[in-house]
Amino acid sequence: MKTSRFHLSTVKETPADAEVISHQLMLRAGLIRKLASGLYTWLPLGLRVLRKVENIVREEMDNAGALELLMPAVQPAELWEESGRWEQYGPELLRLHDRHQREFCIGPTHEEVITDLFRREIKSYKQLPVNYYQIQTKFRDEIRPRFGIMRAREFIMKDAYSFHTDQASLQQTYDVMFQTYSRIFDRFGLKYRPVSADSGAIGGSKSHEFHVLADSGEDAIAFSDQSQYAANIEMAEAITTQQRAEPRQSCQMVDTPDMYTIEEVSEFLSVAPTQTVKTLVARGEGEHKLIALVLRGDHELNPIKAEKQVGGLASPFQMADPAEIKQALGCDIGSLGPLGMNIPVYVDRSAAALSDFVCGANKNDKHYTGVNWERDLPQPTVVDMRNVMDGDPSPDGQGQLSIVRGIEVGHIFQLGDKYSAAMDASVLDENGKALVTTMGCYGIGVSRVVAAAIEQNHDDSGIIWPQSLAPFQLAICPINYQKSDEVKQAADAFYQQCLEQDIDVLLDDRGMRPGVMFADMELIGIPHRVVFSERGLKQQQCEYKGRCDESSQDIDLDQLPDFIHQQLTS
RNA sequence: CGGGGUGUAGCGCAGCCUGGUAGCGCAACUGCUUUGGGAGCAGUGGGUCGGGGGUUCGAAUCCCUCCACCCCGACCA
Repeated sequence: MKTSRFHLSTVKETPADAEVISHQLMLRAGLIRKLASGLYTWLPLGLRVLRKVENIVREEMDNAGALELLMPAVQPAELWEESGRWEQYGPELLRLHDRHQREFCIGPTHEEVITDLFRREIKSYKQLPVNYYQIQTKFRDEIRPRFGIMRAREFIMKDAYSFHTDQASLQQTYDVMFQTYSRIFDRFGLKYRPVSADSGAIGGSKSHEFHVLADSGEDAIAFSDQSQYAANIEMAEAITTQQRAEPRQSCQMVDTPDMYTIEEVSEFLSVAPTQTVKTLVARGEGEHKLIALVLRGDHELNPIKAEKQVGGLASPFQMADPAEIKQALGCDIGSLGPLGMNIPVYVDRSAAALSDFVCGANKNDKHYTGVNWERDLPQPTVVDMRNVMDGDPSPDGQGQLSIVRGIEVGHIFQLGDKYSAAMDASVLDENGKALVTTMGCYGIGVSRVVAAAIEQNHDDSGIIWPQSLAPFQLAICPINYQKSDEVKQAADAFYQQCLEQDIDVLLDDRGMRPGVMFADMELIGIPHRVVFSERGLKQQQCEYKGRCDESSQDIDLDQLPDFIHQQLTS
C-alpha cells in the first residue's frame, strides 16, 4: 500500500473527550472516528487491525473444530420471552418495533437465536457435540459508554455456543476452548492471564475470563506467585492463617473526639489499623432492614462476595443511608462497632481472628479498646467478604497473591441447561428418548482486543503493535521521494519486492519531510521501518529501525531482503 | 438515573463576567523556498458561535428551554 492511495489521517492534538490512552491514540492515529456516544466508524487503518484479530480468532476456532455461521443482529422478542430474558434483561437491551408493531431487539448476545437454530436443526445425539461460532456486531445500550472502543455500545464479538449430551462432553469442549483461547492470545502477542471467574463458594471452575494485562484495566485480578491460581478479585477467596490470640487487655470505652476514620482513630490511639475493625451497614431484605458487616480496619469490603455469603442482604448490594443508620443506631457512621449492635452482625474471617481490637462504641466520639470476641461479645458469624490484598496467602495454599489490573477480553462459560431447558433444545438419545442438551458459551471481545493491545503497548510516540496485529508490518520512508530519482527507484524497487513476498508494507510516497513521516509511522505503530536516502544510497546502504529500538542501524542494500525477512519472522 | 462540566472553523482553544465588525494555533488549499525528527515566507478558503424561544435599537455574550457530549457516582465507618 502507498500512503498516497490510503486514508492516513493522523492528528497531532489529542481530542478533548478522549480519556484513556487507547482511545486517544486510536483517534490520533486515525483508526476510528466517533459517530455518536458509544458508536464508532472503523477507518481503513483500524479495520486492518480488526481484521487481523478476527482472522487469528477464526483460524484457531476452525482448528478447534468449531463451525462458523452468521446470525442476524435483529432478533424477535418471542425468543427472548421464551428464555425469560425479555423481562430480565433491562434497559441494556435495545428494543424496537417493525412496521407491524412486532417487537424486536438488537442482539447483545445470541444464546436464544443459536438455541432456536439448534432445536430446529439437530435431532440426534449422534450429531453431538457441536460448537458454532460467529464474529458479529453486538449492541448493548450501556448506561455510560466510555473509553472509546473499550466500552462501546456497538462492538464486535466472537461468540461461540456448544451443545452436548452430558457434562463430560461439555467439559471436554470447554477444555479445548480454554486451550484455543490461550493459543489465540499467544498469537496476538499480548501479555494475558486466564483467571477463574467463579471459584471458591460454588466449587470447581465453570467459568474463566481471559484478561489482557494493563495498568489501566478496569478489573483487578489476583494470582499466586507459586501456582496456577488466578482469579478475578471479585471472586478471589481471602483465607486467614492467623489464629485468634488469648485476650490480654480489658475492654474499655475511650474518648475519640471527632475521630471517624480508621486512620484518625488508629493514629490517635497509637494502634495499627490492622488492630481495628470497621463496621459497615448494608441494606437488608426481608426480616432485617439493616445488616452490619465487620471488617478489619485495613480491609475493603467485596460486595459481590458479601451478597453471596451473607443471608438477607438486599440484591443488588446496597450500603445503607447514613441518615437511616443514625436513626436506627443512634450514632454517625464513623462510630459504629459490633459491640452492643442491635442488628445482625456478620464478621469477615480476618476481623474474626483479631483479639484486643479497637472498634466504634455506637456513640459519637467514643471507641472501645481491648475488645475480644466471645468474652465481650458473642462468637461472631464468620464469612469471607473482603477483597484480597497483595501479599495475602493464595487460597490453594501455595504462595502469595499479587494483584494486577486487567482488561477482560475473553470469557468462557459452562451454561448447563439454562437455555436448552427453557427453549426445549433436546435430541433423541440412544433409546429414542428426548434428552435436554447441555451448553457452553465462549466469547472474545474482538474490537476490545484492539483497544486492549494499545492500552498494553504504547509509548510517548504512539502505538506499538505486536507483529501479528499491526495494520502494516513494514514502513518504507524514502527521504526526498518526490525529488530524487535515485531514492524513488530504490524505494519503489524494494516496495515491489515486499509485495511479491506478501509483506504488509506501507510506502510513504507523500514526499513529506522525514520528521513527519517518522512521527506518523511511529504514531500508527508500524513495527519495522526502512529509510532510503541519497546519503545512504551513496554507501549502497539504507537504514532500519524497529519500533522499539533505541537507534537505527545501517543495512547494506544487497542484504536488505534477507535482513527484513529475518526481522519479520523472528 | 443522580451530581458536575462542556458545546465558538476539521482538531485544540480564546472571546462571554462588563451586549456593539467572530479571533488565535494546528490542519486544509495555492505559490516559492526547504528535505534526517511534526519546516519557512506570502497568500486563500472555511462559522447560521449546539437548537428553539425571550430581553434589547443590537445577543456568541443576559434570561428561559430543549438537545448533544464528557467526567464522577456509595470503602466512609
